[in-house]
Amino acid sequence: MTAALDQIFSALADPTRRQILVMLLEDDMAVTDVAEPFEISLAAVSKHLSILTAAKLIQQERRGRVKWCKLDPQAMNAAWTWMQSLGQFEHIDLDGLEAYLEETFK
Amino acid sequence: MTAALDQIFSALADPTRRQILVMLLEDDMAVTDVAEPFEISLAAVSKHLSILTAAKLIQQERRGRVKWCKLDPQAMNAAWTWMQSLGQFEHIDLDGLEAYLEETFK
DNA sequence: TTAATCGTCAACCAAATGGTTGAATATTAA
DNA sequence: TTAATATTCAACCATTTGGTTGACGATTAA
Repeated sequence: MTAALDQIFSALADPTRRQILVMLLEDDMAVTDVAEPFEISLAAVSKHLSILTAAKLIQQERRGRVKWCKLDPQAMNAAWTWMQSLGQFEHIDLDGLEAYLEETFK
Repeated sequence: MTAALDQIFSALADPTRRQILVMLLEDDMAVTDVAEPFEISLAAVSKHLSILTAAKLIQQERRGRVKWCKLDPQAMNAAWTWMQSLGQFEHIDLDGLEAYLEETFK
């Protein structure tokens, strides 16, 4: 869990990678097309896409010589939930939180 | 906006810093007390707290020789909103959250 | 078959990150 | 006043990160 959060948050910490995710919101894209608006090299974009894939924020599928990139926003659930818990449960003691989780989801 | 998201997400990308935030859910703490459960040096924890402060995830206030650290979860709104815009999160990962909290406080 | 396209790999580089230690600064207690 | 406590600073180190370039394998088009 902790390692997954590490990967997700650090993947999201880079503005190029966040912009890629926003681009993929509209449609699936080939690696070359993802790279087009950026001024960095194709290899650099390819590395960014690997990082996003490792964090499971996108999925990549090769069809022919084209590798398609697809947004997988569900993978953000863990991070989103973690963040939400810090806001929602502020000033509630841990026992209360755990009791709440136990009661509601078990 | 982008720079603020950079700061917030990269602050959250470190497990020590996330654990500190969870600790501060319970109560405000002095720097020395924040550092106590960790095996790294006090100076290292002090740096982590500076990063959290720069990202506005915590506030630090000096009273006498003690510097109190207070969670400021509202600062996560920007990141939280950004993530929410990328997808709908109907499947909240509460089991994962619970596992994380148990691991953190066992 | 040959040439172009798609994408990754490998080696390299500069800068950032997370850690250390020892000294320094404030503040409080004896 | 002196000593202890709380925290940061400065210099340093190893590793990671985000970038480059050129070569390479795979696939499609001419």
